Amino acid sequence: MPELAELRLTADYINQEAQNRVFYSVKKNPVHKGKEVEIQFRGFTISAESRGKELMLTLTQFNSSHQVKLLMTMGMSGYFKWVDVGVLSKHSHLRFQSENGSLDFVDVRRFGKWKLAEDWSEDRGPDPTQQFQDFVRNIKNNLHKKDFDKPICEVLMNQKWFNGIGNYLRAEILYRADINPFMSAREALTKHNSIFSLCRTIPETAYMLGGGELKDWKNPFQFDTIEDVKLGWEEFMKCYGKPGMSTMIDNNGKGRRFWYDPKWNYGEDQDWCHYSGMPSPTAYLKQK
DNA sequence: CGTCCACGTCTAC
DNA sequence: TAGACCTGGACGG
Repeated sequence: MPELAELRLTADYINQEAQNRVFYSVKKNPVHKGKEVEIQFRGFTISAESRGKELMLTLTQFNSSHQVKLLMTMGMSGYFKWVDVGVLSKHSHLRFQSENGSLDFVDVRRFGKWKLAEDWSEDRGPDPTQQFQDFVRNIKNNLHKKDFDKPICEVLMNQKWFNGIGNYLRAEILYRADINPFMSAREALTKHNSIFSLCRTIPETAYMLGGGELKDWKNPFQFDTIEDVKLGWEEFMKCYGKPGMSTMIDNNGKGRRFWYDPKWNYGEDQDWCHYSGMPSPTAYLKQK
């Protein structure tokens, strides 16, 4: 899915399109198993904010302070798109209707979710770009926990500590950090402060470049995307999906393909990466 | 035609 | 820690 950068761009896009518009209803596509969004008022404005891989929509009754908050995730393929009256896109699953058109949540694979919620999910950490100090504190105060026994390549996808980091961002962060990605997260985060700053700067860069030119995600500002930006993205992606890089299936959930610098395959039967038990790709795979 | 793969969680054994 | 949840594009026979 969209990762941190794409979620921030989605929030920006919603704020831009919803500005100076009044909406009157929310319609759910019947094919989607999610809950209906019942709004007890007609005539509302929409604003959006992202935090890691979550998106908070605030629907405010027009000329009132009455609000409803909708907490969303985008799954693997979710994005927002403004569509003119009468246009119905196949994979639109939530439609925020106004007189002149609608703001649609489009999600081919339907992994995206929504629910009414007053606040961000408790089991997800602060945003590494927008709440950097909190993000660092949250990890440093908890480094003693068992989660951090695991290799840094795996822990970087744990949304409790690295909210917003997904499969391409972890690859790009660890590639730049230039550390053995199979060492324990505790050791990596203790010895290599650069990981913290990379967790801010890499997603920030991806955000400034307009997000991933990846299969399922549409850049909301696609009409502003110029050739320079595409070239910029090509320069930015140094590891994920690149020829010559190594991959392995990790231990996250169903198993995700981890992209890393092949230099870390060297000497994998030795103990030089200092992580007891999981010093190398081979040892890591044996652990499974 | 079929199998594999994709920017992510969830939950059931 | 496997599946489950989904669609569709790429590629093989």
